[in-house]
Amino acid sequence: MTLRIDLSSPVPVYRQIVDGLRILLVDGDLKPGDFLPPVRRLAIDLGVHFNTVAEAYRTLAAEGWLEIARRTGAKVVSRKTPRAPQPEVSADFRRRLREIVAEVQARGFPPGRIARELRRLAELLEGA
Amino acid sequence: MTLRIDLSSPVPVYRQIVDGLRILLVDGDLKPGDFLPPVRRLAIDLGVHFNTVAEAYRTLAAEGWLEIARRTGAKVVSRKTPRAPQPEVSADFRRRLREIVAEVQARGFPPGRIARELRRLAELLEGA
DNA sequence: TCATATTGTATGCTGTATACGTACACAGTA
DNA sequence: TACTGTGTACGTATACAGCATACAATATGA
Repeated sequence: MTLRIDLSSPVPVYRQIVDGLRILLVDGDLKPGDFLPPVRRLAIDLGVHFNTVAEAYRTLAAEGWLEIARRTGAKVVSRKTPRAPQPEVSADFRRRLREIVAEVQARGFPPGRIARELRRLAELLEGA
Repeated sequence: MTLRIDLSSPVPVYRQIVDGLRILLVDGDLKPGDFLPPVRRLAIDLGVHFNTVAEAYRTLAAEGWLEIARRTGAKVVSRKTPRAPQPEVSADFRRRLREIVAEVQARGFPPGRIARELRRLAELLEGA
């Protein structure tokens, strides 16, 4: 469970957990049938309260990634990706992309290297 | 002042303003010597309280983009981009990139179109 | 069968931060 | 000097994140 959270970030911990796990789910590193660690276990690993982890699990369950049951835990299930209205998703994606790019530019990361990272990820996506 | 905010977003309004303005600053759409609108004016345009806009201006001033003075308002100044430790910026950038990509994938945006957006932005960066 | 351990859930508390209301301070200008 | 237009300061209400604690459900083994 390679997952790291930043307690000093303004992004709430439970959402950091959601974001991190969603990457693993989308990439197939967590497949249907797999089980996530119990909330108390992951909470200790991350250094947070188990209710915080539970909240993250519930969020992912609401997105359709998990089925949660007592005593059994959180199981990854097969999920049909929804068909969201694409213009909205596209516009939102573009905007958030520019936001974080502008931020790292402001922090001194050279445009050439940003472009390289973007292309690297693009290739990774098409390879998969 | 093409700037839009989403009151229903979990991202605080003042940070949405900062993010939006930072894009304009990084892209050079706002140049040194330009003036931002008075806080009350922009606040009305966005439908928020002027103190919220003022907080955003102060944040950008702290980043070195603006000089704020009473009666004169917020002026864009020339800014030396800092030299942040690049491994950290790079790792952070990569992670956040994957987070938002995973999110739009989960929302049903096809990988091919994501890759296209990434490449488009990469070219835009190198063109500039 | 039933006790128990292991899992998630529910509820309430506290601290922090966002957004706002209102009063203030400052600086140009008539 | 008075006034107007600008940002600032400070208090308040609210929401929410994170935690503590008690509870509920269920698989397992004696």
